[in-house]
Amino acid sequence: MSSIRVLIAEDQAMILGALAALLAGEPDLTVCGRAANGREALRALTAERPDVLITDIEMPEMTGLTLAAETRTRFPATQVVILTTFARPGYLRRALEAGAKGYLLKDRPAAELAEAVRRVHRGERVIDPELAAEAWASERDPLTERERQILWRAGEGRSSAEIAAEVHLSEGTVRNYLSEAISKLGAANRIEAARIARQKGWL
Amino acid sequence: MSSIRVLIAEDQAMILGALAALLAGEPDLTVCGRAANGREALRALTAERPDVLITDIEMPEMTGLTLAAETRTRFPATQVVILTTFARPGYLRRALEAGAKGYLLKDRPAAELAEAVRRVHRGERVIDPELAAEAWASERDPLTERERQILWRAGEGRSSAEIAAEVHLSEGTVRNYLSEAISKLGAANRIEAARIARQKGWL
DNA sequence: ACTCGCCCGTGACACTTGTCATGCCGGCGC
DNA sequence: GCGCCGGCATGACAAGTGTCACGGGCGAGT
Repeated sequence: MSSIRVLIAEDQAMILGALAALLAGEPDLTVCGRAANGREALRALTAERPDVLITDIEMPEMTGLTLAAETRTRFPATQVVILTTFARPGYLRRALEAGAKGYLLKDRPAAELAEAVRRVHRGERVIDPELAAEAWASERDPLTERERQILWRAGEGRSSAEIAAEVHLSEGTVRNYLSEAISKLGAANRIEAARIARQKGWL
Repeated sequence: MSSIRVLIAEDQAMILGALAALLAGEPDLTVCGRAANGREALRALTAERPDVLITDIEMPEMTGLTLAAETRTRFPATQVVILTTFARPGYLRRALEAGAKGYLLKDRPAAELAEAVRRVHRGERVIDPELAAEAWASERDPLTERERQILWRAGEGRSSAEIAAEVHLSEGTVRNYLSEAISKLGAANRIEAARIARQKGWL
């Protein structure tokens, strides 16, 4: 009986090593590669053709979400498990749309990781239970592309005038979009709006 | 020859388990306890009296920095290593003031963790080299306690009037403090000021 | 005793921000 | 073709924000 071959992508080297050590303790799993970002992961996928890819979301070079989408089209035999800190419905939705089969939070017990790998390898889906419930109850991203673009800049501390110059719009229009975003999100001002959008994974 | 006894405090269960697995691979180290927050860590310290405590900074109940300070006074035989994501000079400074002997970033290679544990156990100091250099060049926290308190709330999206009510000050005074903080940090507005302060580890 | 720093407050002013009404254009569905 | 929606824009007003000048009190250090 051959073991399940796993590739891990995670930008924090120490966590990457620790996760590898964790899975090394499982007799039916083999860590066949490690990657520090999305680009490295693609190279390793080509070379190793692993059964399962475990990836973080927020990484430099290429996020785990785009990596998941790439993997589905170019390496359909490899199942993807997202492993992240963020319990954001927006992230979960995007992960599933990108073809990920698993979505696991870093605050779950360590034993669940190996179990999740086995289950997606058997063709099952593994979604963090709490998050799954919340995602169903939670509304989807109400922001337009423009609103997102402008709200993001506002969240960085830029003024309406600065944003207007950056995106080639009039200052009044920028304030319009912000006003729209604020009311859609039920916030009191641009700061709170940015905070809410970030927290839901819409920014 | 007896092995070094290590206690790990980290709020993300999976990372906690993975770090334990990582250190379990070292023959001269023994993981004698695990804690999901500062309070649990104190209980484990009392029960186990480990040689070395590895702790994250941002944890619920009690941060790693206050945990480090408590450890120095109540369990002086235990050396503390801070293990965190954040390369913030302010955090490093506070960690050293709290008596920590090591400050390691989660993006260092996994092998450095065990090595750091051995070195602090021998009485050496272990500071992330890049961060040490940066910390020396970087100025220290210019904010007063009041300014920090108010700037933090402003960063959450609260208005001056709301903050005034929360901290029992007049609205004008709140705007005064914010104005002070903004100018100290060289920011253009409260949002940017909060961002800068957060990034430097002053909030 | 005196100064200095932090704390607390006021009032006034200029500027930024949030809202609303209103309008124009282009694409999409029916 | 018509309505609707998203994007783009303007002007005007109210509310919120940032700055400045000024005042008072308290505790620590010289």
